[in-house]
Amino acid sequence: MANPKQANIYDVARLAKVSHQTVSRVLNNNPSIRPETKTRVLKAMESLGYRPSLAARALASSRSKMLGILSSGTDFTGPAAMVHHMEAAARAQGFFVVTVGIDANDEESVQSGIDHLMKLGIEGLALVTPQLRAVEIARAAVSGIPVVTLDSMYRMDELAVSVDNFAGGAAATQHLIDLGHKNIVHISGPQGWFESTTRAAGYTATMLNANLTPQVIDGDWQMDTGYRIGKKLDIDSKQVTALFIANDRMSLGFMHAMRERGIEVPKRLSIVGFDDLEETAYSSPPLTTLRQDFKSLGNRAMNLLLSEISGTATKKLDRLVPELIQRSSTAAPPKL
Amino acid sequence: MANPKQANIYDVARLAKVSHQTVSRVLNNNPSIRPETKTRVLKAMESLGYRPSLAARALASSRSKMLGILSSGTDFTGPAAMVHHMEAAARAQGFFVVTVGIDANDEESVQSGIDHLMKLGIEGLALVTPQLRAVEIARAAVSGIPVVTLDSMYRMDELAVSVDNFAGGAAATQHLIDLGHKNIVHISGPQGWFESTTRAAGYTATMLNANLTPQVIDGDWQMDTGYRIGKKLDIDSKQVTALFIANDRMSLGFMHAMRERGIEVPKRLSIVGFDDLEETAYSSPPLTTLRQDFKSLGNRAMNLLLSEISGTATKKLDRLVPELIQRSSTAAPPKL
DNA sequence: CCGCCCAATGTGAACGCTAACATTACTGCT
DNA sequence: AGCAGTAATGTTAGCGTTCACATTGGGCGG
Repeated sequence: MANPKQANIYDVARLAKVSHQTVSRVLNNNPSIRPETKTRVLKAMESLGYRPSLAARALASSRSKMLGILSSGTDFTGPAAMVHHMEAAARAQGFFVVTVGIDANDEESVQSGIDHLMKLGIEGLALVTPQLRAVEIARAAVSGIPVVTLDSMYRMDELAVSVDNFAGGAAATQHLIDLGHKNIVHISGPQGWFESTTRAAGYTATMLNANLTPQVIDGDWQMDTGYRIGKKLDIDSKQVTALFIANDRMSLGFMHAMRERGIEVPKRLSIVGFDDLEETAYSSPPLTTLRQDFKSLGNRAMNLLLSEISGTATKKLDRLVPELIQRSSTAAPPKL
Repeated sequence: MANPKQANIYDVARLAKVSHQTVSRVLNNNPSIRPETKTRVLKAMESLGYRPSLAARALASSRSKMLGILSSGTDFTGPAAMVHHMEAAARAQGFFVVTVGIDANDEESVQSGIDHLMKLGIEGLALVTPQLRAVEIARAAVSGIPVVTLDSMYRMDELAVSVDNFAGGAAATQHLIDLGHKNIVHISGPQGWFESTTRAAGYTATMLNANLTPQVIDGDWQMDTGYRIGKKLDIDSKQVTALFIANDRMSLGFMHAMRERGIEVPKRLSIVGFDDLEETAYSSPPLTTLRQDFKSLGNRAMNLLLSEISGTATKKLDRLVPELIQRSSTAAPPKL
């Protein structure tokens, strides 16, 4: 079974009675090859258990078939799902994906992650790092290959796939306004994250547009932070009746605090989250939230990148609008 | 800034006035090189912006510095965390990790994932696929390189890192018994998963050992399944006072059902989960569960694999015992 | 029936590195 | 002084592809 040594194209060529170059042509689907010889070569490959050497091909052609993904927060559901689907999309086209997890707040870590990937000779890079600073560093450190950004800031001349966080923030806020709420507080994500600022902007714009006063509390995506803010938020004297919280994790933590304080959701307080984590459908009460389609996001990003690599690129930017999932954490405001 | 062409070792050699082989020696930290020449070479590299070509090195040395991870369920927290930490550990030693996500129930998918990795010429493979069948297929399809299994079945002659699920199941069950429960039901994971059967076995053994009757309901890890089982479980006529549920997701779904049915946890019913997902600390009530240290698991697995590759392997099996995290979903049984 | 062109295939070199062996220049020993 | 032995470096030959160009053999117009 196990041959003494892996066959190379010369072995195949000899067996098929052709030159090594003809074998190479078969390998690369060169059109100017007679079908008859092609099958002969294919048969020879088969019988020798031939496997082309990626390393040799990369060396000779200087195309490595390698892509890099730089990802922070690999342990969050969203990024993980995106990375997963990107890998699948790349593999479908014969590319290999090396994912490097980084701590996006540590510039050193970003830099060394990029270096690692550049050593490899990747042909394209995807950034699943919503932190603005990390994206800047990455874009600066890389040259000569296409870079696609997922769900982060973008410029018109760069590849990007993005959820329309502004529209999402606006939709969440509008939903609460439509229910009759006036005193709506926003708990944002951390500073320096693109999603944070854009969701908050959507919220603010919508509030102002309805002649209401925006009130933003800084958060950081963490469940625990939602909980702590929930524990001490002054709801009564400020007559707050609703919150738009920038992600589901914080929302879950916040609702836990409400439960402990005996504040009923949605009777006393309406809450809208963002992300549609699986568990939010099972929280108490089930959370109204905005759904992002991570699968589609990942697929589109990868296809953008691959088409840029192959030179068939047609557009630079792809944008998805999140969908409002209405559950039972939102209702009309109480009479105060 | 951007040089017309990437420098190679000959360019470096010329500049440093040595032979290309000396450059190669510097690259590989060969001890028999004078410190003086070494610095000279390094300086030359620096000034040329030299980057070694992985492809060429791989071709010449037939060592690719590539590792593969075959992972199912990349969107679950546990596997994602393990993969993340494995990547970090590998990178620290200069290895590149290509992660391939598969559908472990689809043999075709497993096979093609492996093929993909083998094409690459990986030097080692890690299986983060707890489904028994997938591991079998993978082990069969790979030859000549070390394979490490995470958290799945293992044989003495193969590399594996595993959580002691039996001990975990036993600990969960014993905890409930110690509280005074007698009628303890287990909701298991799906058939064909190693974790399922082992946790269930730990439960069963502990029950029998205490002269109690084990009762197992088949689950499948899904939150929704926990919910549905919770909705229709006959608790009263069977006088069930406690459940050990094989993972946290199902536990969360189950507790949601209890809330809807007005059954109080832990007053009427105690529940122990497994995994210690972050959100279980914020569920209502916070869940007593067993914690697995995914970071440590990932690190140990990778180190096992790397030491096997470098021939310095010392042991084959590494085992971690999960820790019981006691929160408020468990209490003494009610008087019935 | 000659020469031209194109389709199909072959030839040699290059890609950038490591492996194996060869060479040099000291050191120290007799 | 002469020679072995060793530390430091050099030389040559692959590794398995692709690339650029060379060669072959019909088919066809004149």
